[in-house]
Amino acid sequence: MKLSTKGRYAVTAMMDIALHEKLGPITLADISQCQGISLSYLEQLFAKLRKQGLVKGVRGPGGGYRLAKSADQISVADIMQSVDEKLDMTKCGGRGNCSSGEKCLTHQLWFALSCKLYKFLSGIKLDQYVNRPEINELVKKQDTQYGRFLNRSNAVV
Amino acid sequence: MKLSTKGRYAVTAMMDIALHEKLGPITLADISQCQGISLSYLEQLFAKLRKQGLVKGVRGPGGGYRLAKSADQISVADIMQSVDEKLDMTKCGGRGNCSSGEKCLTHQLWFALSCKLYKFLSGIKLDQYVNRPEINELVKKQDTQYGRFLNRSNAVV
DNA sequence: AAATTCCTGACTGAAATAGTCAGGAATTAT
DNA sequence: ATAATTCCTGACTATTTCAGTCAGGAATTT
Repeated sequence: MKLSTKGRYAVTAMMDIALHEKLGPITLADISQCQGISLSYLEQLFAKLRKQGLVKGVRGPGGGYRLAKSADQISVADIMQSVDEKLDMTKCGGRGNCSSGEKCLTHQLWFALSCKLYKFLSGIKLDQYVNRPEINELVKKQDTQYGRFLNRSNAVV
Repeated sequence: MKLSTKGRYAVTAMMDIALHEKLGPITLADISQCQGISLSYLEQLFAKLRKQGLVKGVRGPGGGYRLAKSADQISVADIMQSVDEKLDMTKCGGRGNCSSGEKCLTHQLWFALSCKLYKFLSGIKLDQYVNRPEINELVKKQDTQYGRFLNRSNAVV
């Protein structure tokens, strides 16, 4: 597998959107500032998320990104796979020809691990975090800290 | 986290040693040829495994590497951590200060995942594979294919 | 003494990660 | 209409990691 910061960035950004969805589209500039991720890098990641049908872009002032499906239908595994974090850890991609046509010594090990990981990550949907009180407190803090959504009718601050 | 081929190489090599331990020290040249890993790269990996006290090197003709502990005391997690595959996936290293002193939005997610992964990988010890019939068949095939251990008193072929 | 094997360190190429930059396209607000 | 905002695209750069190479030295056995 490849679990780098890339996948974490993507998941964090998606969670940020899910947590603010009721406020309308969220701009990448906003996420960039608030989560400390480079704007251009976010744009690259969101190009992939868009292609996978996880988000929809809305252009123009007041635009931004919103989820393309409801938050209970987007799993962490979906997000990570969209940005190229392959969850399969076997050398052969599950084909079982890793060592000159045969399964290699550790094939079963990685195969089992991949399955467990996938099961775990695909079981976690975005909506599981939206309504947790401790998460919401964190979000509020971040929002006020960065003066987020001040120009909106339903501003937080 | 970072689960690349590096960790897989290390685990595969260690498993190779564990499976042949009764034959005495196993040379890296042997593992290199049989598992298709560059010799020099193996030497780098084994330098780390040695430092972590997982293997012992034996110099001179007839030398090689052997396990420093018994196979039931070496877990896959031990091996992967030795070669720098950090299993912790949180941004902050578990400290909880990932987002300007606070836990970031996804802290709990990565923390939970890291725990699951660690639990899974540290539960798998090398000896679990030594006596599996399907593994032993594979090992035999590999050994004959590469003419391994032909010059030993207890040769396989 | 010679052969074998570990052991060390420095170096290199390729890929992935992360970020930068410049500019265009769609939309909204003035 | 014009300006502002935001997505969107592609090319480019820097850094790090992965993986491998190379050269040579140290310990041990034959």
